[in-house]
Amino acid sequence: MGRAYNSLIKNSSAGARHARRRICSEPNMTILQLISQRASAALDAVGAAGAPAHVQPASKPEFGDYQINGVMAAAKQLRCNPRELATKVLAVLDLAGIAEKLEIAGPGFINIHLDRQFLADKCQLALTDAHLGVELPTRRRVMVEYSSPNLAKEMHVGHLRSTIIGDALARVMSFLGHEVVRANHVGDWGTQFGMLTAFLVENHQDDAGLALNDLEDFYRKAKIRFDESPEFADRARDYVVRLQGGDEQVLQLWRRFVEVSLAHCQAVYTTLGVGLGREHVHGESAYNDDLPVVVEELTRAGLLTENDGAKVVVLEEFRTQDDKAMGVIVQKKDGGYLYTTTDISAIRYRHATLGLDRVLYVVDARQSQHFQQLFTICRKAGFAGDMQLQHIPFGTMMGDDGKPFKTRSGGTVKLIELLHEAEERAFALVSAKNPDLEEGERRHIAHAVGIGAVKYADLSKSRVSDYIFNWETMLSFEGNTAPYLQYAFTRVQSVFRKAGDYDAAAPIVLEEAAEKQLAVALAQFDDVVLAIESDCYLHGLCQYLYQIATLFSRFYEACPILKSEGALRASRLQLAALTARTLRTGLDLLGIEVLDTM
RNA sequence: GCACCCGUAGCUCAGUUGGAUAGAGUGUCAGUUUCCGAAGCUGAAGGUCACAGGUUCGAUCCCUGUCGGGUGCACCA
Repeated sequence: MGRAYNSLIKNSSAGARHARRRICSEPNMTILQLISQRASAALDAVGAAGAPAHVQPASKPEFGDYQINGVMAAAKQLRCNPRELATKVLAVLDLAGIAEKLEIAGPGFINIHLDRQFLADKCQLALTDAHLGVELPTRRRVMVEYSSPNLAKEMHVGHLRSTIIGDALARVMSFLGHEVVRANHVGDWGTQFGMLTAFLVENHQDDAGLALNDLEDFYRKAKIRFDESPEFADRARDYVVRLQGGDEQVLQLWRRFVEVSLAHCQAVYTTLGVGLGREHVHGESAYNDDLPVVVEELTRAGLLTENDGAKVVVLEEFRTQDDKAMGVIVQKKDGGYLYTTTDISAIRYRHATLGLDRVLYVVDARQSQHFQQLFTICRKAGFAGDMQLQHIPFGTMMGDDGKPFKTRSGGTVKLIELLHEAEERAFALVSAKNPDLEEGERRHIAHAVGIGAVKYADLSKSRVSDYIFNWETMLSFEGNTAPYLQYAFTRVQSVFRKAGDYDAAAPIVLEEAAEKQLAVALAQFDDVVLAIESDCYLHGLCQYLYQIATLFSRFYEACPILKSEGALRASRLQLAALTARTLRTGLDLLGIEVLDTM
């Protein structure tokens, strides 16, 4: 029945080849990888083999660009003085061509000031590479399961985070060269659909489209009818049986309902600019025929026991209220199946038929226990093989009052209406700032800004915690927001409109502090994106892009570009060009549009 | 009762397998319009990292306990 709770049923809330050669023997290593490798080698050489180097970007500018923190822990293990060990490490540490200055600081930190030519070369390489210099990891088949609404009702704000986070993850995985399979595991099966199809028959059977124009309203009326009329409730139950039994007449009604509901979803996806279409829909109904097979296979694997007529997988790893092994029911005593059964079937399909290497479930944190149980069962039954299964949890979207986001009257907010409000608010802002633009242009900008703001507000916070939804802060042009980043991008574009022709292959020369600081940040793009591949946290990329925008502004204040001449001007334009490409690429990974003017 | 998550500046949030004087934005105050578009930039003030112990050269981070908030826990999804 989809991944979201159904609050009406349950009463809870729900360059350059030469540059490449000069950098190092292994092309395109990230700075972190490169320094870590060299630092580990140095630790090995001084007798601290295997000690982690603990390399990280410097915590403060006065500490240089990167720092090695692992020496102190190694000294502890070797029972020697950390500063003396640091001196020995420094003597053998080979960062030739990478660092221009190394120093020992504090109790035994090694601070690294990167070499300007090294940085310039890395930026130059990024500028000529389609992937901004990111070395692609081994290609894998990665599924991102996200959005997954319940088709019985319209999408509401509860579906927003999964849809936004999942789509960004799919974009990042795809950028990194993986074969990405997007999956929309919609809730299109179950008892509710008996009620809904029965109600459809009673009402506008001839014009389902009209009746289902407002799905929310339709559902509410059906539920009232179900609760008030025992006769209707019986018919609804009969429809469930007929639906699951393959009765063509009921199936036809069901298909009609699903079609209309999916059309509602598609309107949201289109507005949101999310890469989900009909081809990605693989709902719960698709696994229906396999469910008895799942039960058989579990029996064969010796995992199934019967309890009070229900078929149960008992897991010692999970405890009940009275501290007994917890059972997970896969088949009810009336013969019906549960969503765990469907999920098990989906895992079998994804492993055996799709041959995936990794599956990411972008689903509400509240379902974490369900996924732990699901993964445990599949591992024990051998259904997943080596396929990596990961629940990517996220917190709840809250209103200004810190409680789950609702309308003023306490109802659920339709997602499509929220998105339209974002566009309207952005339109008002753009019209106020720039009234001379034609309305069509302002509408276009408002769409990018409004939707971008909603997405960025979500993505820029750590996904695991709840976050507070606030129109004013997300639509502000100041601070760490989408509009600020979009504006920063248009400013760089504006520089190029005035610059005229310039040498796109000109060498980058880093003299001023502001130039170097910007270059260091630009050279970290690969490390930032690769981190997402493993931890699936997107807020690091947001923070990074904001830093790029800020560093560019400082660079722009400190270093004249257009007023400079010759090689200096060309070099600075190169930095501006890489800034623009980094912002555009990064925002694109987040699913946020950039604009040339706004 | 058991399990998981959370508690950091007035507010919204970062803080990497334990590192240096805990950071950013916003708001407040002050300064700044000689290259793009001030929707910018610079600076200041703002902290008992919920609390109490422990581990150690070093703890916002790890361990134990307490308080406070949230979520989940067998025939819904």
